[in-house]
Amino acid sequence: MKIEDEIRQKPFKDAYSKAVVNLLYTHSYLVTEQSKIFKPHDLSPEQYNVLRILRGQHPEPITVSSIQDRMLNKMSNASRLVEKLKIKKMVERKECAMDRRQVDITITGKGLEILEQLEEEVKKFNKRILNLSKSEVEQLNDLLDKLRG
Amino acid sequence: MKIEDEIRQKPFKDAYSKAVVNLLYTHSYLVTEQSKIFKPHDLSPEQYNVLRILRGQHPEPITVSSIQDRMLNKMSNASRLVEKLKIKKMVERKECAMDRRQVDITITGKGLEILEQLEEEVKKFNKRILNLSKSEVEQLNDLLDKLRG
DNA sequence: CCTATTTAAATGTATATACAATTAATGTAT
DNA sequence: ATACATTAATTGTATATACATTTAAATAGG
Repeated sequence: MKIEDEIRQKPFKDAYSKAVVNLLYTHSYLVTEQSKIFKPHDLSPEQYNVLRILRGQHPEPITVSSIQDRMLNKMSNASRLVEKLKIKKMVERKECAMDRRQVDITITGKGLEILEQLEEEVKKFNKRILNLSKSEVEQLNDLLDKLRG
Repeated sequence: MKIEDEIRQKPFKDAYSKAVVNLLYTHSYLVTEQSKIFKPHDLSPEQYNVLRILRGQHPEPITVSSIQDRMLNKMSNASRLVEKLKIKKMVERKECAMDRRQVDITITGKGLEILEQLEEEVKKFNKRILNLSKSEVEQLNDLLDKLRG
């Protein structure tokens, strides 16, 4: 459905302004749906993302600031997200011997297990939630990659 | 830049999963930049959006639940956002005579003035922030409208 | 008319985002 | 070696998001 109808607004004069609103609105749609998959596993979307970052390095650890760098939301707070995951025993924290300011984070067996359980479900979800053909999705990816400059 | 490089991740196997991550990441990029315009006016992006909804009705009032309906983030809390705007004297609240459960919200002169001041700036921002040609932006809008099904 | 249900808004609580400030460790320059 | 700047992580605070609960008013049915 056209964004103007969904938010009951008069047509945009300007395609750029429409695109900004469209991106914000589509994001909300996505995250709302996404949360439904993660909630039964007691994970937020960004917590899931941190686990995936950690799995990408496993069995090597990664520092808090490296996690921050790779997070989807750069302004999010890796330190506190890691703390939440630690409480749930999905990650381990260890002081880095080389540089005692740094903290090495590793995903635990439990963390890997939960990612494993979610793998197929998330993949199906991502396909279902985007009502586009394969070539349209590829087009969208190209546009988004270009958009950010 | 390709999303894989920006978040230092190995290439996605699946275009749909890449698109979901790409949308989340692009949203973060947008909102981070957007906040910089609104901050000097003591507004958050969603508060700005509520003001625009109110201007769309002005001089007619609109109820809190109608605002909620039209908000970009459906799960946000219109009641509390309106309260914040009221403290800043950008909106007025009046009990609805027809139905005392409802509350009529109207944008004030001050609210309109601030929107007026932001108008050109936001329009320029929206164009600058999206590094795409006009036809690419239109393509993006079509894909996003279709994506939500 | 009275009770039950529905609806509108507000409130409570947990998590996340945004950004400033702090603390502790490391690096650098004189 | 000491002082100063930089870096990594944590902590503080305000706002926003997500969702459940509460309160009060309106509506529907007997």
